[in-house]
Amino acid sequence: MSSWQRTHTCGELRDAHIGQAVTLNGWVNTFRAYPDQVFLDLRDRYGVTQVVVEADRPEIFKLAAETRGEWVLSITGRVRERMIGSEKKHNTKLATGAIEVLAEDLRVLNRCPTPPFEVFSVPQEGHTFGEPELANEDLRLQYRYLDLRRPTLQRTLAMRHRLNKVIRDSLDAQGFLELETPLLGRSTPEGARDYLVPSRVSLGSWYALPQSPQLYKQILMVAGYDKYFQIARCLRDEDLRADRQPEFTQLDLEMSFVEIDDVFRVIEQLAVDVFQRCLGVTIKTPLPRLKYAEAMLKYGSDKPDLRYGLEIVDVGDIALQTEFQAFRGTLEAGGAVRALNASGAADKFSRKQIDELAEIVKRSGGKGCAWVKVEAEKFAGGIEKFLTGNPLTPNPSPAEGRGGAIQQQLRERLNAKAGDLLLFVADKEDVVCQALGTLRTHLASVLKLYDPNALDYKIAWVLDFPSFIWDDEEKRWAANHHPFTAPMDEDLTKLESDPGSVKAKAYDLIINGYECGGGSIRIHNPEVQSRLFKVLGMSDELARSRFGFLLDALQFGAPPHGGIALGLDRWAMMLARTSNIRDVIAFPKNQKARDLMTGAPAAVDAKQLKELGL
RNA sequence: GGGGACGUAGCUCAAUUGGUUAGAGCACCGGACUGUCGAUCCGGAGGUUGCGGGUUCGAGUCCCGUCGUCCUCGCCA
Repeated sequence: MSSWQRTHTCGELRDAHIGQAVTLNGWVNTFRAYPDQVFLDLRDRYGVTQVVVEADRPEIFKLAAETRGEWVLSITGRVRERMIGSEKKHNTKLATGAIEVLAEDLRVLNRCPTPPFEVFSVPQEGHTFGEPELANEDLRLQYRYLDLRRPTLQRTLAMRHRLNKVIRDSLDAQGFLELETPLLGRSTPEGARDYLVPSRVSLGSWYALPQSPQLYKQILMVAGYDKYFQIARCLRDEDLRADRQPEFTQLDLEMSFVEIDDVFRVIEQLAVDVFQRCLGVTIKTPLPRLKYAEAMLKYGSDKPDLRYGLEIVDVGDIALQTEFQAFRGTLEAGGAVRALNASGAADKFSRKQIDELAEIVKRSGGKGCAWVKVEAEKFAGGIEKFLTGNPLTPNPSPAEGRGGAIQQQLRERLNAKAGDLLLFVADKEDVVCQALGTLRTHLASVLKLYDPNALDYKIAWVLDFPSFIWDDEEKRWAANHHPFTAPMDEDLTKLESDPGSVKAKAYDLIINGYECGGGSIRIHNPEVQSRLFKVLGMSDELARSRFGFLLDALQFGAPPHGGIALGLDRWAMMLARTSNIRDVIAFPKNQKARDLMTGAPAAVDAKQLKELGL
């Protein structure tokens, strides 16, 4: 008797194999039973192959007729062309559609009960696979091994493998060493909440799982490993989002004797390699650079989606000429009035939909959203009646009538034409940014300003971040990035006198509206580090108690160094074109950080707790 | 911790204003069928409408609570 083990995969056989004896292993994708023959589509991660079992082999025909979806089979038989008489009957929707395997032996390697949801894949045009309607995600997470059989998820995880491989190849070629750092480490008080692990041999003491290998990698620089990287698991006990998991993977990277441009060159080469070798997409370098302040002004976000324009425009100077108190009052109180031109949207949005836009603004902390429709000769609706001249200033263009000049200025500033919808938000500047930024992404999605399925990637650097942000609750300056981020050289003199104006040598990498990486040049000078801690309201003693081991290391000949961490789950999301991080992780946790398959986190034995002194 | 959406057959969904016996497609079971290919056709079985309470002559539908899932704000140096 021949072996049950496969000679070929289910995606492999072509007309060149016709006449060969083969063995296939796989899962029953679909089956079609006739009185005299049974067709079984056998699936593995390479594809689907049709198997025919005919009634003249009664011993296997009976088995084949019993077979159901997701049973695991071994089929031995002969490859033949799909024919009826002398007529070709190829299935052009299937990569293996020119052939089928006529079964001579069939072994059931394992049976399967009716699955809780449908797993099978459906061939579609272009020899790819479609899928049945997806079941609820929590059900799919509970039976993750079934969900993972879906070709889409199998392709995504294969893409993720490729991403890791390209990263290792590219960084190896660029002279980097892949080094590992501990999972059991020391809790450092700033940043996210730690996941804690109790120590059995030191009762009452705790390890913390790493939020990132940040401190270790800086110490590796002190130790002379001048080009380091690691594909590192990071853990943060914070509330989750569609693009956040409690444990996630970063490409962690650090270099010595570098400035910003050196880090950028390495990552740009890496981005080129990743997109070329994972998707065949060519990324042009150097990548565009966007100043933080410019990003906030034009896009209302520090991670703008650059696949579309729809830029925010400041209209404060024009708004000041109106009689509209909502505008004038805000401006006189030091706020801002800015606008978006939703081009061509005037007829697309009902009054109700415009009200929904105002709701979005309110959710972002704004008071609301003013709007006006642009017609050929004039504005209409919304705040049109308020866009008249201020009686205290002479009308610069009497011929156009009161308001004509203001409307003309807005037309020019916003590049408006008939059919456009203008949206205004007046508020404190940070609220205006937040509200219009949210509105911008919403409008782009509704107005279909980009194709979410296209191989369209807009990658850019954001830099010139402020070093500090004022923490209003704690009444102190807080580190915007982390407290080891170097300030810009020219701002060092302002560290104590004007912390709010100090810019950091920090940078983010953004792809299509997602923050996909962030890093900085670090402080390597103990004196600067000490001054920075003081700005943060941290005494030398306090800093020493928290980060003493790093400060010690920096004393012993630390080279200038800097690096970056890339969020690989988000990179995988970009490559797979999904907005759900759980789609790119084999065994993800749900929004409450639970693993619905294993049931973690779960209670443990009292004995275990006792051993740990808990 | 706050806001929002959802929860009906194994799965995806429907069920008019609160009104008869809660329906459909897929899956499942049985039958028919000589080449199907997400086969087709015929038939069958399948329901504590998440759970608990309330209002009502009457609740899938309304109210309160609770559990679960997702999205989001806070949070994530």
